[in-house]
Amino acid sequence: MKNRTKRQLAIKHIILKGKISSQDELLHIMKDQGFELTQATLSRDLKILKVAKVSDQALGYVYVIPEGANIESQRENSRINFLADGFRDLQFSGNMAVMRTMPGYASSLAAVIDSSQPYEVIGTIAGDDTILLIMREGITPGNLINSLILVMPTLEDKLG
Amino acid sequence: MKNRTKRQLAIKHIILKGKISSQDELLHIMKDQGFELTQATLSRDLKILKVAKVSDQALGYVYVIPEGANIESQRENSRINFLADGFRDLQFSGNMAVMRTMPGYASSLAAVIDSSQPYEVIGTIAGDDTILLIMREGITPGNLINSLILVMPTLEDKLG
DNA sequence: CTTCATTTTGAATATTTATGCAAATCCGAT
DNA sequence: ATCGGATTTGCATAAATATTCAAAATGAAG
Repeated sequence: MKNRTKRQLAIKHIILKGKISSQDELLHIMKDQGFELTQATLSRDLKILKVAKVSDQALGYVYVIPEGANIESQRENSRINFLADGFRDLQFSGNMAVMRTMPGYASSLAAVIDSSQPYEVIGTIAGDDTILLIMREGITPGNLINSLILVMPTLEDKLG
Repeated sequence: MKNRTKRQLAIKHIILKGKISSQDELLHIMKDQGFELTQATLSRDLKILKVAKVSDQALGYVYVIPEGANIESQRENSRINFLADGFRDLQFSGNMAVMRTMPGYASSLAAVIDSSQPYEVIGTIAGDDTILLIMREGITPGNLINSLILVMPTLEDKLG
């Protein structure tokens, strides 16, 4: 798995789990986990992950992953992995990508993608076993694949 | 009403309405509205209001009021307004526009658009929560937005 | 009205976060 | 492996935001 993706998944996980109140704090946790990075990279990652900082009674400020921009919570996670298993293949044409799935999986899978609102995708339309993804202008197939892996980590195996 | 409260309501209103991307920007708007305050006070107000700053692909960062306590506009409940309330967002790529809606709204909303036959749109395809609009050649995003507002006036709030 | 306690505010500043830019790394095509 | 272009990163720093501290405003009670 690519380093950047792995790192961002770790960040997401840490933020969902603990109450983090500054990038420096997060930076130290990441370093403890063996990642090498600087605050600058963290700032960019948080931007990409759409992480927000809000005031919190107890700790002053905490980072949160706002509704919608997020998926997860362990339970969701297994559901997502289950759905990701329905993935068949992904092909590109112009600014569109077509994802094929096992019968019946398309709409649920599309819903997962939609709900995480990846920047790279401006919308999806799902049938029964096919999803049409409209890519934002300027987005490459590689970009899209990356963002899909962020949403559904187990796709990594099938896409890498 | 106390001054502080009035000010904070104004802040909330401004943030709900426009895309604000820094406290300085907000500060100027507040001053234009006749409030006297400094960035320090603004920072405290935003903390109290639990306003968060999140990345936004268009403007870099925007302030948002996360969730909850959001009693908005008592709108007329005509059918169209009701449907328009299902609108989520609208994005463009090439000659296509993708409108995302709340689950289940897409086909009804698309029907409303179809039935008014706007010149700008040569056709629509709707799923459950997404509508693909094919725009006539030469039509700009702005043109399309205008025509949609003509069909559904209350969209103006969400598109402007 | 005066006094004392509490809350709110601004100025200055500390802290935190974002970004320009150059270097490093990654990737695909020879 | 080597080149060329694109992406990612760190460094340094700019920009943005939070907080300290003292002063001003507010309010409650005599």
